Amino acid sequence: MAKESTQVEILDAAAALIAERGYTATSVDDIALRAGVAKGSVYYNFGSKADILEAILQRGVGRLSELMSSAREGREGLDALEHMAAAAIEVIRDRTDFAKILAAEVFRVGRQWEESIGAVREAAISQFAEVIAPMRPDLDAHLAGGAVFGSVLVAGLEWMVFESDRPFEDVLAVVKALLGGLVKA
Amino acid sequence: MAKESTQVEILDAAAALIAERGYTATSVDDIALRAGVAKGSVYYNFGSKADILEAILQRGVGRLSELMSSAREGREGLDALEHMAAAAIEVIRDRTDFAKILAAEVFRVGRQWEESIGAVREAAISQFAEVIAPMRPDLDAHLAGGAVFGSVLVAGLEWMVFESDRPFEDVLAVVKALLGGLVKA
DNA sequence: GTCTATATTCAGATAGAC
DNA sequence: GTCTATCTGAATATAGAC
Repeated sequence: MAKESTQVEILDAAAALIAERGYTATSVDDIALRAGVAKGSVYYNFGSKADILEAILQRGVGRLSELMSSAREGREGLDALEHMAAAAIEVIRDRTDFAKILAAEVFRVGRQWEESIGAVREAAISQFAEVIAPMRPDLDAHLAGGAVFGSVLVAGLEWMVFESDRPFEDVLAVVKALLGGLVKA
Repeated sequence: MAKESTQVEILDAAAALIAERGYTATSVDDIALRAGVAKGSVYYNFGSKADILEAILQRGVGRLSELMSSAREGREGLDALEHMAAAAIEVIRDRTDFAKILAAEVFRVGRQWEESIGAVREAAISQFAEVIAPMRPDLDAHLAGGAVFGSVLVAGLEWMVFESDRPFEDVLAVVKALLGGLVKA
């Protein structure tokens, strides 16, 4: 019940198209065409178009959680934040389609895949918030986590979409500069 | 050739729906229903559904440019950045629908309204970049502008969508803390 | 300037051959 | 497990009465 390579083919094609045009504007016909399979095969492997997006989201959140967690391990304060940010930027670089979909969907509520999107938010923002909380008890940790995640996400996508010739280090330097502002004077 | 109140009605309804569901998932029937007019009236006032989105974008960019420019006027360095960020957060608060649409569309290329979206990017990121450039010649100004804009946008939307009970000052405090990182040690 | 009714295209999903 | 063919509902846009 499922050939893995076909599923990956479909997932990659769908991620690319949804990132570019959005979920509703992407048809299952388009996905099948790009994946090089027939529409029937798409529905053999996934129950519905929404299921495909859920799978894309879950694949992405797995990778993001994994890399951010291990970047954080054994560190705290600014050092932890810098390594977590670097890990997040790597995910944006390697899974740009996922990052674009995330940016497009995080602030929409009431959609079918709200839970999956919430899991990504949780994986990213909350992890930042947990590190920031003891550093800056004067700030709302969730808002601060959101601001940090936002700077990473937008800088990372700005880089990949409009300035991809710049090196990774340039993006990291920018984010590190902002993170430095969280260290108490 | 056009009754202004009807146009505003349609624009507001469309902005709310597109912010929540996305452009393609929002039908002209939905827009007409929410605006309290018939579909024919929508097409009398706007040439197409895409034209409606363009109008929403242009209304938003006008407001954003205006407030950010006047916030910047006569200031420079950190002081300018803080006032510009505050102005941007105000726009996100007062035009949350517009901000959500912006977040969803900025990193998509090749769509019909790419130009209008580009204008918003320009209005926000470039203005930040111009102030940052002389402060931090060691950083890529555009990436830094993007990171600052991203932190403002995501923190602002995080606030409006998930923590709207917090006061404006809490969001501003978070952004100001990050901006402080741009001041050379 | 606003309405109802309709033409036409296209989407998601299923059935069943191979 | 993958294909083609097809059902069915819905979407954009237009025509034309009021």
